[in-house]
Amino acid sequence: MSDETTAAHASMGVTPKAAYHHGDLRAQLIAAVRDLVETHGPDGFSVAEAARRAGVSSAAPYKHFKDRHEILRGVVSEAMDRLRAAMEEGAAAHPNGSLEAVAAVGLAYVDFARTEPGVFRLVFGLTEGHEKAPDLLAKGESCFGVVVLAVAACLGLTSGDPEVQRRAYMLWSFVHGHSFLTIDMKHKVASAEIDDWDFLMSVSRAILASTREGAGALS
Amino acid sequence: MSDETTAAHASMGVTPKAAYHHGDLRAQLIAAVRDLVETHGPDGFSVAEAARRAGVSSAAPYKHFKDRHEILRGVVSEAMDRLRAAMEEGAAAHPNGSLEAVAAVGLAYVDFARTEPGVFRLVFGLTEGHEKAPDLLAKGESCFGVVVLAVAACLGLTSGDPEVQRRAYMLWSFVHGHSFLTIDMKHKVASAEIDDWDFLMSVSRAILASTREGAGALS
DNA sequence: AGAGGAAAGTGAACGCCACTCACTTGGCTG
DNA sequence: CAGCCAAGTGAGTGGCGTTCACTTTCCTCT
Repeated sequence: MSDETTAAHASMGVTPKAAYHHGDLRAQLIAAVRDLVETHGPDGFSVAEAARRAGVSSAAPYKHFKDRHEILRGVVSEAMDRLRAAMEEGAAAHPNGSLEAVAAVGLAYVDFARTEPGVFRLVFGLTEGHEKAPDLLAKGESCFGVVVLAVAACLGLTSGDPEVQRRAYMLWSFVHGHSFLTIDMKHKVASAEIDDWDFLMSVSRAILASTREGAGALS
Repeated sequence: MSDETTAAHASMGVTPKAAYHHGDLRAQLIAAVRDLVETHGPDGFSVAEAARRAGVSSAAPYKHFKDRHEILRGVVSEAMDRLRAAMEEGAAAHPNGSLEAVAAVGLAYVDFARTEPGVFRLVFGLTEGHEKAPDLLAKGESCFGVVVLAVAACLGLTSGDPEVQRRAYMLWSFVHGHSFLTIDMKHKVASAEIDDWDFLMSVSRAILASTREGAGALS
């Protein structure tokens, strides 16, 4: 059952052991919680149930996490790693600087939301402990960085260019909103008829094509 | 049906004895829950606390609502009414068919998210009882209808035109995503420097201007 | 190698909460 | 006025989050 890398205790670089006592409970708990969140929704999760699934007592999780929010943050952290990897993979599948690369980053985002709606909602619905989690903030910016990189390449500008930041944020807003709307009402609305790829390509074109021609710069 | 949101008689110091028995507990509970959701986040709400604030026993709410999800649905329903009203008000403040009217609808949306982030998150994060709430679905489409109307007027087409639906959905995705991103990380990112109005105008222009020459109609 | 110590896990306990049930209360109608 | 029924009560049940005192297991130090 080899699964999650136990690179948990990264800081202070001591005791990089995998299984101290019994199996590495931390990773198992995160996996259990991810599953629970996915099947029963972000609310339908309980520390007790997660512990039960991992085969330990209901007090055991507190040896690895301060409280339930920290467990959720663990799930979110792991999910964001996967999300960023998927986005980078999407970009890499197309010529650098192409519109397709930009759209592919967005598609990876939407696909993630579609396949793991519960976790996706969790990632962006987290409100508790936001202040105590600079790593999540960093990972979020890292994800945004993938978009920025693709946009910069497409526009032929540097990543730091404010125009790049602006366009990237626009695109991110689109993709983010589309993802949420998609998983919220999966059964109806025009989004059902929409092909993601066409949609993303259209939007990317609309946003990235109107460069310089005064569409975005002046009022 | 029954939609008596009896919001009246709530001015002076509440006086628990005044509305002891036959007060409009339902509306008071919804107000209390809205407040709790706003201050303590969507999770930090409890039926018991809401009942406490309304000055009734913890069992009283169950005379008006089946379970806690139904209370939340009540809050959401009320919030969606206000959201739609704000959107319509925004559109009405500008010439019909103007780009400004479209942007104003979006601005109302973003403003709502900014002023009531907790409730906003609740509205679009609701997963339980989705099947048992056709009225919420209807209200959601009603909100979307406001966008469609403004877009149709701007493009000079009918509301039923698929191109209108498509553009409206694009705009909605953007506004929705921007709203979420705004309230999620209020302290950092480029969004902080962004003026909502300029941003919305830019996007509306980018989306509604590219009508000609197959930018979006290539499907 | 064996003592010490800390990490990892246990079970019981506390308080809060969602929800139910048998019951009172009080305004309304026939 | 009888009585009915909506509206509210209080106690009770079961679950959950969290803590605490404890045991067990394994690593390290001399």
